[in-house]
Amino acid sequence: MSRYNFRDAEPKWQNVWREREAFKAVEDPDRPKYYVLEMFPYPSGRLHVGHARNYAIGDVVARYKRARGHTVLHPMGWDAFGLPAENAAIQNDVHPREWTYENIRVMGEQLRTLGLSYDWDREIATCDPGYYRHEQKMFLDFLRAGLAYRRESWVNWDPVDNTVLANEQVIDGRGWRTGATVERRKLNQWFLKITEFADELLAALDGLERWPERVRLMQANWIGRSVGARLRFEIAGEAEPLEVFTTRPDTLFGASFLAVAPDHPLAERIAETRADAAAFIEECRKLGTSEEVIETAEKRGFDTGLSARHPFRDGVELPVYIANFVLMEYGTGAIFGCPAHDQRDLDFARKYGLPVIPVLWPEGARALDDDAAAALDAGVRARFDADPSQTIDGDRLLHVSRTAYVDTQGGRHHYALGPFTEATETLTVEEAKARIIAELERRGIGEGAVRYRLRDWGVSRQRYWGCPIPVVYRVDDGAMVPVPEDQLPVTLPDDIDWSKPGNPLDNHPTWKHTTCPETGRPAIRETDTFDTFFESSWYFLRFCSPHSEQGVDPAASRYWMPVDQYIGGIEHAILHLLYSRFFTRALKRCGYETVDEPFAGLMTQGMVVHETYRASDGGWLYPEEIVEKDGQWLRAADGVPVQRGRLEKMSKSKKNVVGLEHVIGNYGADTARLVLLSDSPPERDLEWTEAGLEGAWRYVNRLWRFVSEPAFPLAEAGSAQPAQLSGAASRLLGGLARTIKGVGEDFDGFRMNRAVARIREFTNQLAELDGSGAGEDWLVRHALEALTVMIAPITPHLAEEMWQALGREGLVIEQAWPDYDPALLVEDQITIAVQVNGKVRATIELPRDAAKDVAEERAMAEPNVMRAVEGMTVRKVIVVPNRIVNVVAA
RNA sequence: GCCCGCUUGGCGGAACUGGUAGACGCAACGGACUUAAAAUCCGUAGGCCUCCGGGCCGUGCCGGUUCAAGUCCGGCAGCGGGCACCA
Repeated sequence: MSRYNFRDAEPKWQNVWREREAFKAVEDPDRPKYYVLEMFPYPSGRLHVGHARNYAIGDVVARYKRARGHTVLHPMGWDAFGLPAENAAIQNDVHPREWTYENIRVMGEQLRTLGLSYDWDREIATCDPGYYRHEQKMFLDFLRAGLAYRRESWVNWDPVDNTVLANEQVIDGRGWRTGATVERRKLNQWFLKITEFADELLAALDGLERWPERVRLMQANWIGRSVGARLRFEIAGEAEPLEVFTTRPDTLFGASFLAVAPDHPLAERIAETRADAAAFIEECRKLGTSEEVIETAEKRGFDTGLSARHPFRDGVELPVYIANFVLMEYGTGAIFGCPAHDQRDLDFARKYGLPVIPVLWPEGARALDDDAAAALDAGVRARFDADPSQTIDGDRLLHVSRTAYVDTQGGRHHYALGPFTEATETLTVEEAKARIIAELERRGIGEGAVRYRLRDWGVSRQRYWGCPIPVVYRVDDGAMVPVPEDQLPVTLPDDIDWSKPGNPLDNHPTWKHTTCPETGRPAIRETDTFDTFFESSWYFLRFCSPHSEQGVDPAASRYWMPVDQYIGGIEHAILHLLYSRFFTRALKRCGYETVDEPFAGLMTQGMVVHETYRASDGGWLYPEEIVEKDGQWLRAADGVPVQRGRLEKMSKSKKNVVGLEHVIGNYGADTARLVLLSDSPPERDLEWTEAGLEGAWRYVNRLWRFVSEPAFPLAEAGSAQPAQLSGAASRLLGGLARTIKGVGEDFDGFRMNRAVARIREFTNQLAELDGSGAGEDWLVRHALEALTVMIAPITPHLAEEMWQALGREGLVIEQAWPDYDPALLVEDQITIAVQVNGKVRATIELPRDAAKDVAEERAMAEPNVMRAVEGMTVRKVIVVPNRIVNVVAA
């Protein structure tokens, strides 16, 4: 029995495809275009099966769309700037460029062995000056259009290394290399005005119908448009009132304190004269810059001793705190706290002994015997039983008063808003907000306001391995001067001394010293580089015309954009996708030929996870170092038992990676692709196991045997359907039609696992034929040819080999998707279930679309149904044609 | 802490707009072939009970809507993704 020889077949067909330029993207007016894009990788070293899953999914789409008659653009490139290259430079004394290009070479070779249908002529690497010179020009355009500006902003600072740290380099508040306590520092940095597009980016989410709902939701929440109010509190002894922003003006009557951010001007002014305030602010600055750290830290405040007058409650004074959880970037950097209706405020109030004043509770909560109370869900009601006016249980805020409940329910509430409500009146949250805002406006101390959570995009990075920011600063007057376009690109110097801490460009002896392009007088280059999200925000435009003199070639962009299907990890749901959406719009405003929305369709695939293994000394072990013996996991080298850990995302640090070369070397690319596509639905996580690989390998061989050693001789290639078909053969012809239809729908809907299951199911049926019936030799040939074309997007090399073995001319990749006669889809006999009171008691066979009374009669005649209803009265019989019969009896 | 998901046999998963839960596969078990093994082929298979007709239970947990709930609604738990300088 011959086994499928992938070692010869895979390189052979890869060569054939390359020689024929089979995947060259061509602008063809006669065919619909289709642009498939997988998120390009960071060249980190080697590809693992996690990468491969992303590309395999995209390749199925690309090959399927090609078979469906589209002209396809399917490119690949490298997101080549980034921090790991610098880390490698520091640790291994290798230049980031060398390290990066070596990784690109290795990973590119690995990619080629997967047989992916890329147009390799369009390969780009973002660290190539030929790429980034265009983004330097884009930046100059943004500058001209007022979409880029400079201001001071906070960074994580390592005081020992004198360097800026990325959030991921801050571990428990300490620098990852030095262990020093991280501080916050203010630096002058470049920003892009993404906030100017906040409304547009939010509104356009509705039109992104082929995006997952959850990604749209996450983006909407990230933009975080909230309608609330700005209001000004008078502070005793202060000339200026303190302005706060709130999304919940309806809780103003429950206010019991005010708090400002540690970097709020008021806080900074107090710190000038009070050492304890300064010390508190200093403490806050040691927290670092990430929102996660700030929000999970213990809520702490510093009582400034100032007090603010409550605008509506006479004689009520609110203490003013400096608090570590108030963010200067959001709203006005100052808040009022209403502990009764916000958990964080409640925590703070309990800690500092501040009053907790409930001002709203749901309708019905006051009179629990009412019918209204019955409408409350049971969980809420139970909590209100004790005291209807209570909204707080010790230190825990009852969920009924949380924003989420109030807003999603849209329900009515009792409010205690002093003179503005009657005790018996109920209001929605929106009505109560409007009432308070009207009163603020009437008194001239506040007004309705819209705020966004979204902040402008800080693009400056104090690093070497990134795209230089093309501006200089004149030495004599400090003026910022853009580098003229004809002097682009500003390139990176090669000779870098990695032994010195800090920004290598800043440390370089000569690079930053230049002259002002306007005056010719001495100037200093900007030594920061761009955030690497900058490169990935427009690469999809560059792929349309990677060799064009213009960064974005108008004709090519017009033809190919938008990306019809974008595929990548859910971890990019917010930042990369939002930045790209913004960038495309910003470019358009600057006159570039782009669409509004770069990605018409988005699919977010799950991660590939694998077990982790740890030796007794705590060190991680690679899967290939492990053997299983009698249910025990042992280190292969010495037979010492190891600890099996949980499934985790494949990562180098935990060593739970499975390298591609291992898989492809032992089983071939097609088997690997089959595993990656068939074991889990693409959007879910996939557990990589050796057993899964074995199963896929068996199926690859099974398919191969079908054509190389058929159970009986097949009809001649190209022979016509015989007039006579055996019963089995004609049933299978119907099965094939349903398979073709189903697989197509599955591919369209990214259900690759379901498509494979369908194909396998059909193969199982096909294998039952023994060739004795009329026309079966023709049917099997016909079915195998169709199967070959259908499986080709998943296992393309195998499909070519099968096509050839079936004696067909040409290549599978040139074949159109198989056709079928729609009349074959319908089945004449249908099996439906008969239930008694919702429990299945029998199944009956009925002709399709049988009349209801026929179905009922047949159902009632079933012995098991008769037994089940014995002694009961049949109340009603529900018949859903072609679906179910349910007998309701009591 | 905040935002967003996910949870179905021993395992991965299937189940269209609520209508026979467990398709397809992995692992397992029994059998055929073989000197033997591998490979291959055939068969069994959610759990419990059974007088072998069938019955009861079952989609993370609690509650609700419905003739009917894995699917819809409310609550809870566990696990995961993101949180703006990882990419």
